[in-house]
Amino acid sequence: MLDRRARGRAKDNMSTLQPDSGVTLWRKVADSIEREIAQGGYPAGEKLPGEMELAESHRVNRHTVRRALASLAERGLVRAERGSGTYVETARIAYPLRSRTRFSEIVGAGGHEPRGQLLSASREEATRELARELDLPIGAPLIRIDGLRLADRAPICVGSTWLSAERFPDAEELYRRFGSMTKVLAQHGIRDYRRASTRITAAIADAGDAARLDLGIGRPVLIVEGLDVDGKGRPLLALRTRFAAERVQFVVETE
Amino acid sequence: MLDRRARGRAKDNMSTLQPDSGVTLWRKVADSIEREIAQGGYPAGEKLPGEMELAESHRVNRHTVRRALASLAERGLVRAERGSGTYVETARIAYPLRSRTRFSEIVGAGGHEPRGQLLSASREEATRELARELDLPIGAPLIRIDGLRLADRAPICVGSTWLSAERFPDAEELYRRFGSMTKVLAQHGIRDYRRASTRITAAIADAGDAARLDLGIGRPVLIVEGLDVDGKGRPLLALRTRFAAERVQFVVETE
DNA sequence: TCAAGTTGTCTGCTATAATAGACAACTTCA
DNA sequence: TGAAGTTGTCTATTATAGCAGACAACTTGA
Repeated sequence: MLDRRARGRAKDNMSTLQPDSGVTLWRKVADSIEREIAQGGYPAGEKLPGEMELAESHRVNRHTVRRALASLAERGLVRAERGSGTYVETARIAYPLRSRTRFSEIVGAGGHEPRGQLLSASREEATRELARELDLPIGAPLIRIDGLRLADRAPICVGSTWLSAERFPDAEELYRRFGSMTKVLAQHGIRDYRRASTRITAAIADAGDAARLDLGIGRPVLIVEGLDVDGKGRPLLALRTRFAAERVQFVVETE
Repeated sequence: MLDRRARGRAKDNMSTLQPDSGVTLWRKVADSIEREIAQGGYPAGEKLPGEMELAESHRVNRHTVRRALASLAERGLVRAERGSGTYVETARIAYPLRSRTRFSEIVGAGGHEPRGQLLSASREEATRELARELDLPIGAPLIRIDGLRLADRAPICVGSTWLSAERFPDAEELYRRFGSMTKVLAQHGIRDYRRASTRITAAIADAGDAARLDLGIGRPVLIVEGLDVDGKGRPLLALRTRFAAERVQFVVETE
């Protein structure tokens, strides 16, 4: 009895594993991988080593690794993509939609580290739809700011924000300096603004989304169209944001 | 995938056991029994239900129960006796033998609850051996006190103590009142006494030992012969104590 | 478009886990 | 002394765990 186990494992994690503990091999492998994920060994959203590689490093058969990964996938910790690899599934961040929605607060409250990144800024003319939302004439000058937001180094959403170029001519400069739309508005004496409306839909990630959100093409994105207004209800800015659907979960509290 | 699991087991793992957790059945049973022991479900030193009974209550085959018990026995938690049953093995209490040996201190230091119980008291005449130990003439009047000591409700030792009836005429009364030999001596102004010698041997439990120590007949007992003396080296009391060998382990510190 | 690398699925094979039954060896108790 | 109940041991069978190899289906990047 027990002779089979004495064969393999030379470098493995022999340390804590008793020869016969009544725990299946695939379970030990699954626990090992889960621990590495929890300790940050594999970045969230990133690809795990291939099944063959995991089999070698854990000194087990590939099928045993597959069973371990299957149990992890069943629990939502990883996601396997045929032909591509197996990826760490970041737990979806609960993203409440309220009148006051601040990305950094939401992400930070979930125990994640928020980060923002300015992608680009440009001047545009108001389309009919943006003009209607912002209560401006069609073709009015706008400043468009594109930014990427991350939580724990995993991209969460990429979005565009439009403001009136006449009212906030220095928006780009301010955003570049402070990295926060809240502070851009504060520089203009606006300390109280709220989300007036939020509309949600979904789409399939195109190449641009896939690149910026680190998604596979064909995976879903959540599209949010929002309008922020000041204390008197006057429109301040409009935004279109695309979220990696597999990383967030919107929470709408109805009253 | 995973449909295979849905097939078998209908009556099986009803309670807390998940359908497939990567833990063998015998291990689950072993953990279950260990938990019951730890929670005091089975008294220390007492008999477990029979293997057939355990198999029925856990809804597994008897051989699965046997494997579970084997793993527990290997760890020293239980002890199987052929034809009799399987018993809870109380971890042996480390019992250091020093010049100051107090049962309550030793047992308490090990995290156990010490208890003493007076069995009987009587008057005897000093045998030649006792007379020599206590430095009294042969036939001198002695008081004999028999007591039982327990740790966590498990009997540890049963012993006899002899004192001079002339020097300590009220020993029985005092011991009955205080339940401690230390306090009996203190009532006579003796606050400093120590163990002069300790001799250890072993024997097989007779019917009397078995009854009082809750042992099976034929199991080993440790026999301790000790002599306590006062600060000036004069003999105070002699004792003969029989320990349940399977519950204690003497520790002798040589210097 | 193609080659390399990935996951998914299939067929075997062997070892172990678990079940089932029977009987021996032993203890306990009447 | 004998019956009942216990643990120990044996054989046999089935289901699962794990190993091995092959190939399909798919993705990625050159």
